[in-house]
Amino acid sequence: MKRDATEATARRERKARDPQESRRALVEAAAQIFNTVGYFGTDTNRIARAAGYTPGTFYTHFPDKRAIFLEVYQQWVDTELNDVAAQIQSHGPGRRERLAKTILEHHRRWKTFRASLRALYAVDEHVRKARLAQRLRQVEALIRLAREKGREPPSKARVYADLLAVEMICDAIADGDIKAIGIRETEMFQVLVEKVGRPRS
Amino acid sequence: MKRDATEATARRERKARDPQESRRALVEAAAQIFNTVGYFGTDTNRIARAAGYTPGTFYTHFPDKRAIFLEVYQQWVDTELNDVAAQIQSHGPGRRERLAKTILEHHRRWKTFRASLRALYAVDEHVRKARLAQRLRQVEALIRLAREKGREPPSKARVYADLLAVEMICDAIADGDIKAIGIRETEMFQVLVEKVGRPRS
Amino acid sequence: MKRDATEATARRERKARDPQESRRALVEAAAQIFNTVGYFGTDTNRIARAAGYTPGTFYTHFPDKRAIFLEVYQQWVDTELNDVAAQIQSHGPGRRERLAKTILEHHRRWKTFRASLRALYAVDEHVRKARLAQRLRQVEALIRLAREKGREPPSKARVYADLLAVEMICDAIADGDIKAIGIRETEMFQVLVEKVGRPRS
Amino acid sequence: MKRDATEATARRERKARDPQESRRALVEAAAQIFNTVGYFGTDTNRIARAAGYTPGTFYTHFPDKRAIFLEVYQQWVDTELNDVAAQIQSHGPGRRERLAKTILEHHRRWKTFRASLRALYAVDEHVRKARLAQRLRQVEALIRLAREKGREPPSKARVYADLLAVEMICDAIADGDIKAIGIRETEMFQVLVEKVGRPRS
DNA sequence: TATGAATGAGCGTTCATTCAT
DNA sequence: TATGAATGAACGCTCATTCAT
Repeated sequence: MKRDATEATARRERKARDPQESRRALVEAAAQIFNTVGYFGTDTNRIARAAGYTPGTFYTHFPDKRAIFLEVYQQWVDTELNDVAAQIQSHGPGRRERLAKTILEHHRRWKTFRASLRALYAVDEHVRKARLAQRLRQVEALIRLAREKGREPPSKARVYADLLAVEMICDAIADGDIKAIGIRETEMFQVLVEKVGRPRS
Repeated sequence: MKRDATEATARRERKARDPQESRRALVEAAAQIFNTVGYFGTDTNRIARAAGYTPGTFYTHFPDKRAIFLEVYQQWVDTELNDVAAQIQSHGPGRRERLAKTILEHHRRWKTFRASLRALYAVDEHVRKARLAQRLRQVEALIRLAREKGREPPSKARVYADLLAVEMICDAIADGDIKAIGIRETEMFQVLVEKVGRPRS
Repeated sequence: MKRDATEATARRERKARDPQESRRALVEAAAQIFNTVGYFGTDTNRIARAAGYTPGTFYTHFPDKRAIFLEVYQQWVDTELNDVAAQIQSHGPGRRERLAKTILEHHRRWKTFRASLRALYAVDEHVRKARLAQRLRQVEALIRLAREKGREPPSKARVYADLLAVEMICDAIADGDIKAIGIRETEMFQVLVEKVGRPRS
Repeated sequence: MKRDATEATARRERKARDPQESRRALVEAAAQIFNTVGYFGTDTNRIARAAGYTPGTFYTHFPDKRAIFLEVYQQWVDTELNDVAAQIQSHGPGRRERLAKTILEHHRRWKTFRASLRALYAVDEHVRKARLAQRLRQVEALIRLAREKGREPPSKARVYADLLAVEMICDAIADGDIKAIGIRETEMFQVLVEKVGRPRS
């Protein structure tokens, strides 16, 4: 939970008078910090400072800390969906491995952020709503993709169960649990590949 | 994250002079509160007060807030393992359904606590160690149970993957995600039953 | 060690928006309080409040309680050195008496603060370093002053021993020990005058 | 200001049913701890524990923390006066050196305790009274010793001034200030010897 | 839009002291 | 006399947020 000085990097770039750019810089900084020390370990002054602004500026762009958290969440899901869609639509050998790898990388990258999301979700109604909306979007996207590929569209329950399984496996690998528990990562990765992009009813 | 006065319920009159009982009361109160407002939404004074003590008392029983969190965690896993073991060793029709239900009930009961655990896990080394130890214990217990039932013991990776899947499905049902996303709970429960207590290599 | 309401005197109406002024006000309030109830009898909230601010403000100007203590120390030594230098460079009859009196007044004024400094010095490395640096500065200033006056510069040991003797005598008078022990203050003052500004090898 | 585990040594010797011995053990433990972390860094529970008792026991022997501090003070002065008297009455070459050394050793041994005494003195009336009484006792003892040795008894002011000078020099050597400031310890020791046991009007 | 000093409720924790046993 | 759990006021410090500029 300690603060380090890594965000000094972004600091002192001087005020960008373009509000869009300011917002972007804040979100970027927030993503980084949330993903390092978690939502509760982050403070808004620090986010502002890391983005090269002073504390007050934060509140000209976001009504509160949760709002920027949700924004980060939004952007993260967008990115992931894009990357995953690209892989799902790809062809050729190793397609499922590549897809699994893509998802895994996302989890690795967002490890701590995801954990915070989970905790907030349990406790904050707004976060709950936002996350549920994203979940629905993911499930529908996956069903649509299956349909587009001409497959028999799987049931929501099935898709969702797989989605969850994939997430948990990715988290477990990304967190290092797998190794800590004495499972070879490659073996777990195989289990992941099985769950992923699978044409199934 | 607001404080309400619900723990007034537990407020005792005066000091219980039995330290074991005090400790128990504190852990019970902590479990309740952690499971309502999460780890970061609680403070130790509130835990003490909810258990019927004054703030200082907390620290005669626990070195810090994390310590009681870990204690709650410990007790929760113990309870769950016991309950699950009892079901696994049971026989007769509907055995798997009962097992699934048992696990699901645990998740329902510890919904918010689990989310906090997840978040702390990402950010606090002690919690990480404790959770990994428990995970390992769970995996080993499941393998042992399979062996005792005379089945071919499944690989750690397999067991762990199933464990994760079960957890996620339970969380999803417990959190109400299933309903919110438009899946019938019974349908998801079936998926859960499939994953649970399954004789599989 | 009890709190009284004396600092209500300084309580301002609202925030002074000039940070320099705020800092100044905090240091002034701190000096006063440290010098009344000692370092350990003071808390940062009280300092802030006495300066007309709310507790948080303290920490926008100082990283911790020790820091403001050191700042007060710094300013006190500066003031004393200035006043003493002025007197040392003065001429005419009664010069040494005036010098002795100047030093004595400083001790009277900073009685309790000095005692805290002594206690912290024994126990806190940062305070130790700061005080040693100031000591060295004092000794060097006194040697320089002697040299400037065309006198044979005395040894560091000598200067330091005299410095210490002067301090202790001043403390003893300022604390009222002298009277309590049954010595006439004028008599002790004479001993002080002998030690002070003395041309000696 | 950190606690270490050094007092574990004395712990668990089990309750001595002799109240005198209990008191002694408490005072001894207190002396040690006061002299390590200072009065304000010491807590009474820790004193009790270090003496092999539980916190409550402390308060069956002393009304409060200050009381044991004063007791330690008392015993320390007694010891020092005895040792000094023995040296003053000794004869032969190096007598003054030996005396100086004796005093210096006492200061070295009680370094941190002395600093706390100084700080409390400024702020606590009871400590003030006790210390003044001891001071008076010291001064009178020194005058009596001079008279017994057939010398012209010096004035109280003189004796007191020397007493103070001696103390400060000892503190300065004991604290390591001398070295830190760049004075050779032997040189300062010479200054000390000059001040000590000196037949003077 | 950006500033940044100020806010103030609140948090985790400490510890001298009490008291029922 | 000794115990040791309990007390509770207080402390140093944090941080999301406000607001005058």
